[in-house]
Amino acid sequence: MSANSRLTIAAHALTWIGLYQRRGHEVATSEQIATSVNTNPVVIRRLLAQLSKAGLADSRRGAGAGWMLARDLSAITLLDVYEAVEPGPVFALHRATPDPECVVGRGIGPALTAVYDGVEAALRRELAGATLEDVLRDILKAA
Amino acid sequence: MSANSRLTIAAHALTWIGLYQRRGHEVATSEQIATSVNTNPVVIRRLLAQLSKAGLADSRRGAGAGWMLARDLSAITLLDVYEAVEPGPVFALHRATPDPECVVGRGIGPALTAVYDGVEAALRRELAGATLEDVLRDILKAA
DNA sequence: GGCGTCGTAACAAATACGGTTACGACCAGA
DNA sequence: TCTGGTCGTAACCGTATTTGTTACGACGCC
Repeated sequence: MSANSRLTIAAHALTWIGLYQRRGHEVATSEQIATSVNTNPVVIRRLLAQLSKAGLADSRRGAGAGWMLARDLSAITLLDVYEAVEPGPVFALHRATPDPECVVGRGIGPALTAVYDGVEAALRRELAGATLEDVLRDILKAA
Repeated sequence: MSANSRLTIAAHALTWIGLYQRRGHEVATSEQIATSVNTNPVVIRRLLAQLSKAGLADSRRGAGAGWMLARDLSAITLLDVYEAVEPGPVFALHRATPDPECVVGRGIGPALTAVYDGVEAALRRELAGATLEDVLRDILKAA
């Protein structure tokens, strides 16, 4: 699978902001977050821009600028983050449409779509069951 | 998501072989299957080679060569096919290891892994619930 | 007005995926 | 024994995706 790390990085960034704010700070800069994630600040800004569109984060510009949560960590599930940063489905159908002269070629798409829809639903249920608050609790417990 | 179509193509190929055999033929060639899938025979041979290693299909060489199922369609689940053709997990962790000086950087990996494991388990349960026999039944019902 | 940060475009490197060509291995049948 | 059809696999290409990087204008507090 061509698995990417966007969900991981986005969850990391939001959790980091949440903890930082709980420690009394107003906003977090993309540079600070990038240091914890160990990547480039632009990567963080790109992801946070998507999370901002989804209503999970907000930014402040000008001097003393940075990022803050739009909702509390307990009100953000991993499903919210997933939907904000992952556009497509988990499984793809055929790249080129199969032979329409063939029974299997005609019917396999709809048949698999039914199963794939169930898979996506199950995946979403799992992700919806974990909030970033849960994730942060896990982190602090292990520390 | 960088979703690929290997599960779809592999399920298509096996289902096609199954139906072909039920119609009285001994073996199916990669060329016949490729026609139904609308791709190159080598793509089919590559996938069937993996399915053969996983014990789902068998090949016969020489003249009158081709492919046959190693088990009945009713004894092959989509999970079997998935495990045969998809090596990696659905979600990836960080590409570069996060800052070990940071609480979040240290703990986010294990915390997310726990959730991701649950997601993979749910995904597998769903795929295990559908056999290729089910898929073929769907196809023939819709035809 | 200056400084620090966001927002975003542009580009590069690495990887993944699917398609294609090529060719030796293999084996039933003539 | 030869022949023809198919497998098995390597090699390569084009495209797309992902991530990292540089660059620069926009913005707003001091």
